[in-house]
Amino acid sequence: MAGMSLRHAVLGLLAEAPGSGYDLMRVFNLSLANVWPATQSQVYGELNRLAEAGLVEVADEGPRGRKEYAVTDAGRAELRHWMIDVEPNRVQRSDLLLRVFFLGQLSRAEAAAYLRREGDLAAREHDVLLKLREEVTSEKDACDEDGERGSGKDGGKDPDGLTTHGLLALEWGLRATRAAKDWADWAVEQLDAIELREGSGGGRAGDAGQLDGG
Amino acid sequence: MAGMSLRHAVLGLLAEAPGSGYDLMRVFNLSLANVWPATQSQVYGELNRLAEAGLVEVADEGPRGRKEYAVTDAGRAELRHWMIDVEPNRVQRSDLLLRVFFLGQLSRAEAAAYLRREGDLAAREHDVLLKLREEVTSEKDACDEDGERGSGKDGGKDPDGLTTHGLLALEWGLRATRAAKDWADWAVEQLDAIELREGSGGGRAGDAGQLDGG
DNA sequence: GTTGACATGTAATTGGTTACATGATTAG
DNA sequence: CTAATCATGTAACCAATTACATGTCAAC
Repeated sequence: MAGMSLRHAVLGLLAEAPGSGYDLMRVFNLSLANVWPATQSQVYGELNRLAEAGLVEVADEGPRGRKEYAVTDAGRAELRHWMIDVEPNRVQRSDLLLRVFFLGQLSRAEAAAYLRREGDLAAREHDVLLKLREEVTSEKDACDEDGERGSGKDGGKDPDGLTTHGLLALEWGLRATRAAKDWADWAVEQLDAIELREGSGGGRAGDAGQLDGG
Repeated sequence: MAGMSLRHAVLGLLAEAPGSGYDLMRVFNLSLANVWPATQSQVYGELNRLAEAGLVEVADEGPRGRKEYAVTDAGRAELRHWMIDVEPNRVQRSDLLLRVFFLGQLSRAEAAAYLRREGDLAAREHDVLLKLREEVTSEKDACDEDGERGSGKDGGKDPDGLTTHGLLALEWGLRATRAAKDWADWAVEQLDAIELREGSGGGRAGDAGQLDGG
């Protein structure tokens, strides 16, 4: 019963602003894409389950069968409970680090190539996030100057609270990708040290003499 | 069809050294606990599926129905393929960061408490990993001085290749937890800045006068 | 002879992904 | 009238978690 975070993601988004499943999907595909991705079928299913549990309700109906959901008091209580009382999940699976464990199965050159590739990927991801931050902050500044604060037509598209605190999450992404890049560089250096310690008699990892190739 | 990393975790471990499901479980619960945790039922199931697919085989049978598995050539090929050609999964779900997105639903004091708690947790995790590294490196040094290199009775418990490259993964853990702590400290400071920008008229985040109660 | 470690499995449930299926409304 | 967007759902499958179930062997 621990977890169920999709449920709380939906609850949290609706707590910021009421919306339809379709509205939520936009947020899941943009703001939350790197934090808690979700598919369409998941979201619609969860909305129905939440409604059944009384944590959200259909506040309005629109064209094309649109159902606009809003959190109930019970929903708000559940959200608070989850945020304050529930231990965040500390388990993180990483197939990237899993490969690192088995680097001994590759030649030293292949292992180094793997780590360099990961470093590059992290660096590129870092750049993407930097650009994202620029976009988001410039949009937000424009909004702030309009005096739009959580009301008006754009309220659903760019709810103030979400981008504001979303920026904290984005900063985490920036720091994590930076750390990943630094780590990868460091790890490549370490390979040499391992090579030396284990000697060329150490087996498979020392076999390949060519250091720079593919 | 992307993913299936449990399969490759098992394959990778058997590539380092043959072993039974029971042997593998020890590794999953220790070395791999923070990288790719797996349950007993998963591992035994996967071993059967791997055997059926011809990627591993029962190399030996022992007392109590023990089946010692070893990778086949096909298995080794599949492992290499996964390590070199398959894109690591970049999607990471984080209910921790998900909560950060919704911090606007809490009072400023509650939000700060949440971030401080996360910072503390990261710091404690960092310490745990530091101690783990000490243990592992001292054990490994002892092993090295014994001249035990991947053979003998302890070979299965502490396969050289695993701890060697496992240390790279451990270092990633150290850097990640350090970064998490730094980020949390930074984020707490940011809350004040947000408070100022949004003013006390900004809504819910400033509403709650009672900062400690339910 | 009983306890604890060794050893392997099944079943039920949950959460997530992919693919499929359908239809209403609006803008050009 | 036609294409894009809006809008909601179902079904099949896969991966992971939890709980249950069973039995052997060694040491004391």
